[in-house]
Amino acid sequence: MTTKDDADRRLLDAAGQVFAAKGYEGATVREICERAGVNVAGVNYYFRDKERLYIETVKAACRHQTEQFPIPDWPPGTPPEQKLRDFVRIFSQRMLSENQAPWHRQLFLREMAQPTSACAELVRDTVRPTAAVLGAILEEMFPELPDHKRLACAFSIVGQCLFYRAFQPIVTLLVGEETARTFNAQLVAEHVTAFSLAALGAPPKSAKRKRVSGRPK
Amino acid sequence: MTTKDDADRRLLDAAGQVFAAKGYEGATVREICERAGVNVAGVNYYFRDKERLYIETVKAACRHQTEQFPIPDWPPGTPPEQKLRDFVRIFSQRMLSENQAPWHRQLFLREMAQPTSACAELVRDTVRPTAAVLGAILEEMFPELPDHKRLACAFSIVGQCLFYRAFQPIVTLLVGEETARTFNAQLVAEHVTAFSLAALGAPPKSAKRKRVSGRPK
DNA sequence: AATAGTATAAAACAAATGTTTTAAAGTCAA
DNA sequence: TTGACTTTAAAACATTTGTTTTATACTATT
Repeated sequence: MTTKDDADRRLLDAAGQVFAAKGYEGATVREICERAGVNVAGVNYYFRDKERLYIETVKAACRHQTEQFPIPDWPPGTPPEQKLRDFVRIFSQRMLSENQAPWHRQLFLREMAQPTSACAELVRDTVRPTAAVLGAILEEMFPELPDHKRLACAFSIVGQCLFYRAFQPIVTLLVGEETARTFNAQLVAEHVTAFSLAALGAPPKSAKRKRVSGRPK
Repeated sequence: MTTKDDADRRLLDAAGQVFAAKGYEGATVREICERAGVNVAGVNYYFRDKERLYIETVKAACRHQTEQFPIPDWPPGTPPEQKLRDFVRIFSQRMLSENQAPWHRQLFLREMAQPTSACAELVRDTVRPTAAVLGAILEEMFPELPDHKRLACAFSIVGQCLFYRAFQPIVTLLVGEETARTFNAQLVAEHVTAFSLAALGAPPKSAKRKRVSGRPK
């Protein structure tokens, strides 16, 4: 119960960095231990094996991410548009905010795109609650919309935010590092909110709604 | 110059499957060769080493993907909304169409999210030309819009399409396999087109355009 | 048929990997 | 201090890895 030098923590932190950078297979326990300043046997002593260490790392990353940007408890009567605005901002912050160690997001993303044994817990503890919040907002806004359409709209909203995180390397290669950096949490949140609210503004209640005809150049 | 049993091709195909499923580090040349029915030395004989085989696999996957769903040569005078509709449909097909081996997309995606040495060529040969097409369409639609806003809109459009591919495992875990399967290329294309055209319909020429207020339930 | 070049096969190699073992050092209560 | 316990250190282990070597079969040209 003493403070102990927590080789424990150092290991978890080093593992997060290495796993995020190189993936599960690419990371070696030797590199992790070296970075943590711990003997190779440390991984098997504190955690049971490499896989257990990985799972704990992913869970810690997600916990840290959601705790840093919690979803607010809106007072009753808050207009759903305001809630949506808040949601997009928080979600963008979780994806793009700079003031946290970058490996948290990388690890989260890696697990989302290429699920491993840690994914089920991640969905249960993090993804599903977040999805429920967005679902409730959209249901409040469009109670008559069929479920699958509301679902598609939810995916469109989070898809926009996730894009900048998931494909940040491509964005950087495509538009250059300088321009890519301008797509920070705030700008993305503002754009996604405006874009999505505009899309939802003409309520897509009927499936075959005639789309806006473009103005000739 | 004879037909030869192309262990060459079999190797490339097997490598695609294994690399897509397990990633570069996770894949072993032994499993690849076994699946291809080729001796272990085959990888180093036909390709120089594992890395070269991987790069060739990624390039083949991208080539196959873009060739199967090429972007049409629109006749002059085609309205840009029509072009956008076509673009979203083709892009969705590239991401989600079922009638191609799934490993092409997985490999492409893997490279996008976690770039390796093959990424630069991928961006040059595939991503950049595709991005240029979308950029031209949006420029035709909104010539007065500032570049960075147009860029954000382009990212919003492809971001929606990419979401379903990149996070398909999460979508499946979240809404169940049955519902997840309904988000096929056609449905996604229709939704993304409608969503995006609606978003762009009220032309966001001025940054602070007042948004449509949601109708109270 | 002889031969040169190509393709496949089996075995071997050196390096790296996750894990375990063994031992030493430290910690703290009795 | 003794003794039980936890933590760190070093070495060793058994596999697995990508790659190379060596040898054998095949193919087509002379």
